[in-house]
Amino acid sequence: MTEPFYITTPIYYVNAKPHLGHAYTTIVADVICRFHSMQKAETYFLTGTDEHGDKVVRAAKKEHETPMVYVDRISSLFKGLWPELNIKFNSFIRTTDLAHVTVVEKILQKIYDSGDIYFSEYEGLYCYGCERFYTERELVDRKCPDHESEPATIKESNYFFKMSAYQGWLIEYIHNHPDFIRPERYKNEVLSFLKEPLGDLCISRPKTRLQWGITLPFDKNYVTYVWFDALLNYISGIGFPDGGLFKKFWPHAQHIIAKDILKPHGIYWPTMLKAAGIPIYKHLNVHGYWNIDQSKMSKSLGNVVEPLQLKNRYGIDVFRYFLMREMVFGLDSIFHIDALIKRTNSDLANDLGNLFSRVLAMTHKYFPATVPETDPKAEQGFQSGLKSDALKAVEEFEKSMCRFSFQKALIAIWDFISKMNKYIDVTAPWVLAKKKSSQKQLAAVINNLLEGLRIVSGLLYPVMPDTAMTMQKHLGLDPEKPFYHLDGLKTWKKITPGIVLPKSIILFPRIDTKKDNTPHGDIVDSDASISKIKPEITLETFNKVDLRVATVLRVDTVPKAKKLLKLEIDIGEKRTIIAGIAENYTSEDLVGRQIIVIVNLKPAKILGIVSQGMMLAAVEENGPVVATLDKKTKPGAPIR
RNA sequence: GGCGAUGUAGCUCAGAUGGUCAGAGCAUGCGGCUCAUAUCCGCAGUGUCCGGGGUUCAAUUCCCUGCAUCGCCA
Repeated sequence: MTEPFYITTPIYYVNAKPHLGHAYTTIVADVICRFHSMQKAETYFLTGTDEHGDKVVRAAKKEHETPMVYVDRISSLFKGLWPELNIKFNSFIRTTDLAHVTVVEKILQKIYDSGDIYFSEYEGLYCYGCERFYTERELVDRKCPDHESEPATIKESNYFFKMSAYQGWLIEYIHNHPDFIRPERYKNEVLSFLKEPLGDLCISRPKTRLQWGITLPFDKNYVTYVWFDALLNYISGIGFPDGGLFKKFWPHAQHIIAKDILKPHGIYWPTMLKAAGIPIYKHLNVHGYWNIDQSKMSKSLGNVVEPLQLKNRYGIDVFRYFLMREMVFGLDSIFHIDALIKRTNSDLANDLGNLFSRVLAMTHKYFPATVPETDPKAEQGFQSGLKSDALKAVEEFEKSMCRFSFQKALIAIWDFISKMNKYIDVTAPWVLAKKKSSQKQLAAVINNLLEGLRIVSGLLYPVMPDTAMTMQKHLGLDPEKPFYHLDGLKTWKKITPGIVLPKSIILFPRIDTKKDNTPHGDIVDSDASISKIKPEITLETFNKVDLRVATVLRVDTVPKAKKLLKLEIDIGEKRTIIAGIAENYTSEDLVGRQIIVIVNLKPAKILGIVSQGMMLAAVEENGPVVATLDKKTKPGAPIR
């Protein structure tokens, strides 16, 4: 029996809606968890939300809600999203859960009793946005580099965890467990940080400043600092200290995080566990960022690719495949819709989908929609190493998945898919079908192909569970059975002759790039329908724009310009403007109508004509739509 | 300022104690097949392997230095 497997995502902080980064981390956890079930391991998958702290209080206030109402709402957004992305977690923990609070109190008390928590006074520059103190040198222009606001000088007494006492131990531990933090670059990063003396960790906040947190069991004037609270979810979530789940799964715990929270997980957390006398987790798996255009996907920037929107538009398996195929675990990647479309069309539709479709179509065409019986003699020369290719694929897949090399695991599957396409070309079933004498060879070829597809569908299970199940169904197998067990995938000839197959289907429709010319901004947005909103401006800035009602007097085409029209307008005075609407509007459409014009825009010379303003029009996929007025209005009337 | 990573075909990236190590996929061009989602198979290119210097019989691969990008730390 394989050992149990326990995987966690970070608990997500509820000061923002779930974004692509959250989705990636959680999908990775789901994929790796499903992979371990391929090895017949008992698995446990924990995710949840982090709900205490200053930032939550302020986010709630902004929405005119109490913190509890607010965290309930946002937390449910996360909890509700995961099933949509086909993520099967076992438990969803919230730091406001009573059971969690109890564990935090218990651990705090324990470490306090053992003398590793002390009380001390501290003065410093504090940024409320970051929930942390800054040193003078870290500030830019005396301002917090993240929030661009001046931090406040705060003097307060707080409780500190003697993290420094465990520095030597931690360094040694990391050296003795080379794959404790992986990939290696992040191990090195932690070690290089540990070269400097480690400070102690402030673990409290006075209630005068913050009430939204877990009260320290030994001083009710203080609440627990969020990290000390949050990290403990990994054990409270599985019933620390006495629960059966904890006993079974904790020894096999692995965490997945993005690189921005490396320090708390690589340093705070192990030392906390050590101080509390709890065994250390097995592995910390660190991944990079999804960059969208230039800017990072960080919590503080509102740059978001909406996971649900991507799923709805392209399908969940396409989305999952793309994320897993495109990112090298540990490194940053760029999120490009173009790349997603390319991958869908070439890998999914052309290579896999078409293979599936052609094999099933042939089975229907050459046999009565049943898996043909094979004659071992006919196999001679018609196996062409397909069996060993399959086995190689499974082994390479397994090896890569164990190392979190999802990209390589998928490449291994696709190498095999490619071999199968080639196999069809070499054996040319349509030629075999023409001759009576080669019916047995034909049967062998089709049987081998169906067998190969069975293995592919099993291997796809962790990344594309829906597709895997659809394939099973159309191969006449039972998708409810654990068809994905690796030992079954390592066995050739499991498919039973005589099974009747349902009709062939298209697994992945091709995305027509000509039709799907949606600008990226459309996708990169937090709202389903609106394009990216520009940065905030003040009323003062807006008032600089002089908008006026204008009556169109005359419209002329502009020679040599397909898109341009020259408009004579009346805004109390006569003006000439150029507008790029010739493909959608004619003179008849416009003369006599009233439009809106920016009259103080710097004049521009276009094809020799000076344009003294710009008309307003909605920017639409099918061309501009001119903004007009509801009622007849005096030309020149200002618009605000 | 300190430390580290990365820089390879149009694009995304593999690669090796220094010597068939100049590669894959996509994109491009040409040829073939027709079972299939105008799909699949084959062939064909292009690269100063970031610049400069050094070690060596030999460096894209090792050393030094410079540039660019990124990360961590101060």
